[in-house]
Amino acid sequence: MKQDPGPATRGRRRKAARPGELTAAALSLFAEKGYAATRLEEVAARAGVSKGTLYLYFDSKEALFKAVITEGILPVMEQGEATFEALRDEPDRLLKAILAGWWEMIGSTELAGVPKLMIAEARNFPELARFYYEEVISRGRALVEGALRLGIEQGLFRPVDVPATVQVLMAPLILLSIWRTSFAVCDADACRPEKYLPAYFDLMLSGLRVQPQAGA
Amino acid sequence: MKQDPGPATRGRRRKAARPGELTAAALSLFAEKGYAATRLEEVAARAGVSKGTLYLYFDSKEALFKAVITEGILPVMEQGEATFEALRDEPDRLLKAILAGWWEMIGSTELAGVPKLMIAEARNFPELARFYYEEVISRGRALVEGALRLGIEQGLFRPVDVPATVQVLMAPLILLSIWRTSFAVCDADACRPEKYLPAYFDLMLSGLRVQPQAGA
DNA sequence: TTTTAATGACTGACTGGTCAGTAAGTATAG
DNA sequence: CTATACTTACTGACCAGTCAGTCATTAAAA
Repeated sequence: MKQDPGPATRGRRRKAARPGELTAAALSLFAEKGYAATRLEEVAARAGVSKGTLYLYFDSKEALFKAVITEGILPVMEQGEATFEALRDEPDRLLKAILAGWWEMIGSTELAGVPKLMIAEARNFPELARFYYEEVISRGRALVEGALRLGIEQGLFRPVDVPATVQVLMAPLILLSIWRTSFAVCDADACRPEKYLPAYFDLMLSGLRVQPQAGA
Repeated sequence: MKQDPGPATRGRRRKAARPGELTAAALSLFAEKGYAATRLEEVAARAGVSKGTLYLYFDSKEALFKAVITEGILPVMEQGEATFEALRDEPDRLLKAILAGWWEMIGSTELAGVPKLMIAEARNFPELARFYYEEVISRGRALVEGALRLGIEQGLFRPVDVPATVQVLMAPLILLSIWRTSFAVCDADACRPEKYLPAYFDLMLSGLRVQPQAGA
């Protein structure tokens, strides 16, 4: 990774763009190797700068880690909440849109590393874990719960245990996204979402709907 | 001071029992802090010995890690395969027995740390990941696939995409087991399996059965 | 010239791995 | 029973390598 062929190779360059480049590099390395096994020199190299530059933007490895977690996901939550408002009168389409949207914006992207990282490091960063739980997990669950409750009220879905069912619904998506960043080499077949996702929606919506008949 | 020279020794001198004590200590620390962040001195201390003793039984940190992974899970696989043979003429009970058995023997125990560890470290130990994939994941999937196929043949289950559905079926169990070792502090409520598991079986079996109505 | 982005050699703390030494136990002799 | 020589599970101080974090220096930009 050399500097792009801009006019200046040193000195003031791209102060505004640096933090994002660094967090992107850090995310992919943290997701691949884990937090402790990732060297900051490697993060900096992947972002095209030196280690010292990294410390101009982040106070410590832990601060970089927190930035990776919070910056990547929070914008997505807001879009999810907008989707909710747009489709609240068609709960089954809404539910599918939320779940598919999560897959498209997080699960199938580099951001899939964020849930993997939080699971691996929650015990090492309890304060960050609590923040993530409240600002991401709880808000995400509230969206799915809302869709589920609307669907039950309208008689589309069976009257299931809503909070527990929300977790069951999300689990296959989350695990697939993690799986792809871990076992893709061994298990290329299972990591093809074009086969997995239809089977997922089919099984879940069949289990949820009052009427057994449903199209994909 | 004379001590009983019987086979059940006390205090020092427990060559036979040490490896298991060390792998148990290592599993709980690896699962809590991650592989790289776990210090061997702490593993040894938790097992009640010194660091030097650890090296009498394992050649390196990596060798200890491999022992943790392989020793814990392989015995469980064999029991699962025995269950399969015992119930092959009642596919719906068989499926539930396999999934519930996984939960009881792995998901709800300390061994839940093993899948968490393999997911976190697969990219750092590709050779071990391949072994795990072939000896644990593939064999486990084969069991669930077998139960699913038997049920479809007998007309109990809908004709779903079997390999993809197997993954969807396993995912909520695996993710819950991992969740409990990561977010239990933040999310005590979601980690209560007595609420989660019934909702899981209800949703999955409702989605799978040909007839929509069924008791848990 | 002054300011500021960027560098990379350096350091200090930490940890995987080693090994000379300790002591509990055993065997044999006297 | 005592003494002596031997075995071995175990210890912990130590070494060598690694890496997060620092800072004097450099060079482009203003």
